[in-house]
Amino acid sequence: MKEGPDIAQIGALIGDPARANMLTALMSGKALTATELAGTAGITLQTASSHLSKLEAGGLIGQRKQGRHRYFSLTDDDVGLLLESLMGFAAGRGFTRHRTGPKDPALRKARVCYNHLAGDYGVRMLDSLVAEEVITGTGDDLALTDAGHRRMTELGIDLAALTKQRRPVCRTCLDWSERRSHLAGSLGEALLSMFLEKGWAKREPDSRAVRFTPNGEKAFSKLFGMPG
Amino acid sequence: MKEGPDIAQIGALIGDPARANMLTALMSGKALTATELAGTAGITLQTASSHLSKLEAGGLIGQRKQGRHRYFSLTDDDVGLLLESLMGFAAGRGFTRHRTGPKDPALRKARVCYNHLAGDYGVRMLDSLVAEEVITGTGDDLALTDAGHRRMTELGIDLAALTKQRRPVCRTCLDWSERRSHLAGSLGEALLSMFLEKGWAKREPDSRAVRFTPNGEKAFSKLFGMPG
DNA sequence: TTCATACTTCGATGCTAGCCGAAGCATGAG
DNA sequence: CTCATGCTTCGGCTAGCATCGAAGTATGAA
Repeated sequence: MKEGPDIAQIGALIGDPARANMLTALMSGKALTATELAGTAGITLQTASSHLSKLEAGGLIGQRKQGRHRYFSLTDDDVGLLLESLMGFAAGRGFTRHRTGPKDPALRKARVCYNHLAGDYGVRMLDSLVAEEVITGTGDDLALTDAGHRRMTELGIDLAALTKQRRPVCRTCLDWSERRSHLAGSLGEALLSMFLEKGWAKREPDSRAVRFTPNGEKAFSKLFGMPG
Repeated sequence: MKEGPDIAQIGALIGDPARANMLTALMSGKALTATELAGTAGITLQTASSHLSKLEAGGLIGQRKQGRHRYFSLTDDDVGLLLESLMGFAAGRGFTRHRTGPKDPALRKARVCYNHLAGDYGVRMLDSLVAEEVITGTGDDLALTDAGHRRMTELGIDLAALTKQRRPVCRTCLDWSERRSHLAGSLGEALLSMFLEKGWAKREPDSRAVRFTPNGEKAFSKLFGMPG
């Protein structure tokens, strides 16, 4: 008799182009309204509503009511990680939509992966953190060293708040453009928001791309090794 | 304009129940004929043939002609890793088919993940290899240490042959039952085949389960730490 | 050659699921 | 209250695809 988990249901959920577009849009980490999602998917509001309820029933997304808007977002990191690994696979096999566009180089350099930094910069950051023994571990089981605790606290990151959360502090996420790991988890999220708060980097509107300012580049390089 | 890879096509390929069943069957690592796959999917031969050609066009599987049989198998490790991570996600969300059967405990203990060992035993093996500093690395970038080279050679593993291959020697794979990493890559494959060759373990017929013999348990525990 | 097995291709059928128009709620603004 | 906005629900339409019967191709056995 059939053993193990059922991958067909999830595949089917992701397998529809409209739903896949919505999920990809939500990978920006922003919470989006049904109307916005309908726009990115190129369908009417009614159809989008139907898709969204299916995605919600499947546990891939959740919604927050706020006034007369409903904001949809991915339920948790796991969904983001799964989508990123699917993208990695798809990119490796040449499944691209509309042939790499002009924004592509920017995306490969630095982008948002649900809530943390991905792309060349994301991978370089994790490499540096490991080289400097801020983080150790193998596989998906990463951990902060004592020295790492100090370094992160110096950067103004509230580790106590992060460790209180249920989700892991450090976690790997396979980068689809670099085909190597970058840092996810609550620490990855905290670092990205620090970059944005300090004005080192800004999000491109309507895109997953992250653009570093000249000063931001310098600061980033100083912390995590030389730039390209 | 739409950026990045297209996950919908792959999702759709995996999203059909018949195709998902076939892929799950191929996760056993065995090459199976069209007739066998039709059987496990519960469809006629014609339908199976149509599905198989779609999966092949999508690059998920390949075929080898041998006499009047055609043997189908997953194209490479990447497909196996993707499917395993999908299973992990599905298992975590309660997407199970036919409610965990009697074989489930055996699967969780030790099973084949395409070509390497997974389940409790797989995870314990990687943990031990890292603890004994046979393998180091972070994220998905694992590497054998010098001491590791010696240990593996002592076990009779031809590392020269493994490193000649294009695919990575060491690699992590997220275990769906344990939700932690186990060892994939050509070394992971070599270790599993060593266990089978030495008679330490045997494959259950028509299943992904791997059953260790009493002697095999002892030998495994001696190498990779105590059993449960 | 003749027959059997393994599989593919063709053609027809039937069902599902995506899609949108229209109507129905809910919330907020004036 | 009245109107506008954001979204859901309902109903019907349609396209696509999974499915299978039947016929066709390839390989091997006798």
